[in-house]
Amino acid sequence: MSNNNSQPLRNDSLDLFVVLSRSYNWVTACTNRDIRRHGLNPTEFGVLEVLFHKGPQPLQQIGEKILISSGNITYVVDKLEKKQLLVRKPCAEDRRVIFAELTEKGHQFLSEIFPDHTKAVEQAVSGLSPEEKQQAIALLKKLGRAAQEQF
Amino acid sequence: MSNNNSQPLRNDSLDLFVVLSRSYNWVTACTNRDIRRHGLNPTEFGVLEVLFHKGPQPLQQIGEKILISSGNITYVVDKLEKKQLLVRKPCAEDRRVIFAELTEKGHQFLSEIFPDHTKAVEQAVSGLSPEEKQQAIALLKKLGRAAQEQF
DNA sequence: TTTGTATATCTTGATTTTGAGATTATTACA
DNA sequence: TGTAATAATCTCAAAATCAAGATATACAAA
Repeated sequence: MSNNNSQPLRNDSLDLFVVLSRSYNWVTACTNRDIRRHGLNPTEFGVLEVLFHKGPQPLQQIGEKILISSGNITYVVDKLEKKQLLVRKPCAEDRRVIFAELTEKGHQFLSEIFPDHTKAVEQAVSGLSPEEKQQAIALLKKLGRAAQEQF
Repeated sequence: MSNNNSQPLRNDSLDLFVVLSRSYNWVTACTNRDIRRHGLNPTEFGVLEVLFHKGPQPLQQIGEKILISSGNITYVVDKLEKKQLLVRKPCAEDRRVIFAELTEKGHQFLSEIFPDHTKAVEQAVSGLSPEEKQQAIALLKKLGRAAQEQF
């Protein structure tokens, strides 16, 4: 028998799931607090960050990258456009597609807040040494890839 | 110089953060799909799961465990009470406190769906071997604990 | 060309979540 | 005792999110 002792029955997978959730929640709690300090919510920041690092993107691809619904993308991009941090640009080749592109103001804003955000992330994950970070990255990549294939 | 080559400047911490987010999102996408199959949303399931494993709990402590606001706890517990999966029980010693407790129906329901949920979690994290799971658990515990202290 | 299928965005209504403040109860202490 | 500070729950309005369907476009096949 593999479990004829008095210990509650342990399950690696459930343990991992719980620890992953807790860890993610606390780490994002730290980074989200930083994001809100700058007057954005995490979704808004996610959209801007994609544009900042990847350049202008079709709305749909932004949604795929940060995992939000198409309705939500429209809503969030509307808000960011009102704040004049980005503009919509219809695509000439495919008129179904609309790109979002940072405005000058948007680009400057992200340039200003991104160093702070980087620091917040570094603080949030400062519990691991550089070697441990590399190990964690490798394991989480493998874990995430498999889960995605499951889905 | 630590970065005088042509590679884009890499940052372990940002990488780890991105990989953690992706991994968590895909894993929970798998488990949430299972939860919705049973007619619950993830928050409702979270509440029931706490009660199932820890027994009757004050509303506030449930909220702390699954990280939702007090307003949301009231809302979700209302819904679960309407579904007759739990009942509110005022605390005799401290009349500010209200316990939530699974009904017979609620307990039976969880007993039925929990094996499925366990399988869904196992599937979701099946990308790692048992040894890798143990490594990941240790690293994520350390990471999460430090982030929580940051907060 | 036409027809059908697929794709991208937007609209709408419903659901979920939050945050601030109200209410009620407890506790500490002047 | 009375009073202030703290705590737990609830209320309410606003914000955020999603799901389904509408609209417009693209593309392939007949």
